Amino acid sequence: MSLIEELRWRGMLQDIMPGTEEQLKKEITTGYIGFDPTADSLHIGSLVQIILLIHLQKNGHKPIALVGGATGMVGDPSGKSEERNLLSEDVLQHNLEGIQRQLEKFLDFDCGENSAEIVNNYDWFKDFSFLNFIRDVGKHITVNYMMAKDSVKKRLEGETGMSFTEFTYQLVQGYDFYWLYKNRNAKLQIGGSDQWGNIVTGTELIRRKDGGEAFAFTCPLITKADGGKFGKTEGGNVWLDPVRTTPYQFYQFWLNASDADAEKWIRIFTFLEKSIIEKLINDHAVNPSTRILQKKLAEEVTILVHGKDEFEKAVATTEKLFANQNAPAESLSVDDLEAMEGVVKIDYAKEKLENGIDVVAFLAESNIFSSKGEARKMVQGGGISINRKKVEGVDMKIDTSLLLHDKYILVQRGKKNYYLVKRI
RNA sequence: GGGCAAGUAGCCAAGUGGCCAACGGCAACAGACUGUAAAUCUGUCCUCUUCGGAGUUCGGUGGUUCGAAUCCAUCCUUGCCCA
Repeated sequence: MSLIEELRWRGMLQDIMPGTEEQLKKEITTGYIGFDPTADSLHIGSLVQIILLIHLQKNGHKPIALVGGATGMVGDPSGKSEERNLLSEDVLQHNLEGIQRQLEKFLDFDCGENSAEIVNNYDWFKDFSFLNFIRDVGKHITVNYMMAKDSVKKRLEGETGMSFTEFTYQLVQGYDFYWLYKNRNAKLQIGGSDQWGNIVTGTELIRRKDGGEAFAFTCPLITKADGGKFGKTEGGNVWLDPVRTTPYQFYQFWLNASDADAEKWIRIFTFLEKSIIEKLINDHAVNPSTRILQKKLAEEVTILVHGKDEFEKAVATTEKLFANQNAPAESLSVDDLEAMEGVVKIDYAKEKLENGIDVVAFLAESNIFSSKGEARKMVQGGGISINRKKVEGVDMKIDTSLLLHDKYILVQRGKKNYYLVKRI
């Protein structure tokens, strides 16, 4: 199956430039994707782009990951209704390093002709003067052309407007493509569908400036069936960095996918074959309560990002916390509790427990809640359980008699957020 | 430089002198139901609280008034039109 056919059935193909498929069949093609250095870690939104590069490399082509040291300084207006804040150089540098480290885990950088590469567009922009830029690049693209882009049009119609800096963004990104075309023989750019306009500016630049031909395709933006934002949880973004999002939380995110989402996502985020995925979807439909689909999805993605060991720990923790939901907390052994990787662990002074303390004060002081008022509201709303028993009222007292194994208190906020408080 | 319009909580948006911590919607968090789903219904949703309240908000500053998100002045930001 060709790369394009493969991506098509996986639902990862939005727009494609004519001739792209032929080009990929003709020769080993160098393709690239840009990554925005808005944070020092990638999140699962960018995981899609990484997976696209992996697919590219698996098909024998050469992937380049471009980190946007230069473009990150400008800010892409695509999909944004307001002017973006500029990042400082220090922050940018820090972010670039973090992102680079993560990318290195996913691609093969030593496999001969189609070894992956990482480039930073700051390298070819840092000595490019403004005057030279407008002479060499700006001259080839008309303002009329640039204004016709959706990302620009939307902002011109809206009431926020856009600065010249952001307006220029597509030229800057377009030049990336041109530079890689000239210097790395890159003939293909891939991106999210919101990047289509920017990408086309690149191919246009290559054509007008050099008479060359370049290709591109985009991947649809990942959505949730209920219309919510993809990749968000109670705690915010789902990151690839295990410090920001523990492997357990990461695993949980995928496990919690709705049926409709799981069907779509398993095609996109795993490398399982078509027949296997179809069988999983069928099996799942027969007996949805076992959630085969979510489990397989979570397994595959967690292993891809964090490795097998971390995946197994995440499953172990999950089983302890969820498999016997009704089992009393007392049935968990010291080892069970200690081994809960990824659950938030909190130390708490034992003197306070010996004297006994209000639940509300306890929840606030252990930083499970940031204030007593918040904690009180949650308790009143029935959202707090201690050692798997719902806290019935705000007048409950916490003392040493609640300690499991004379050491731990297991607090639940809602059904899924666990905190292990340890007496010290 | 001139004219017009706008700026309200995470977002959208109502309010045009006291009844305003500010209608409504979205998002978010929690409860019920369930499969640790989805859909639905319910509660919470500026901050703190001994749950009685207390404190700080409506672009910034200064003023009028017993009392201002609401009136006046001035400044800032944005959009549209003119030069």
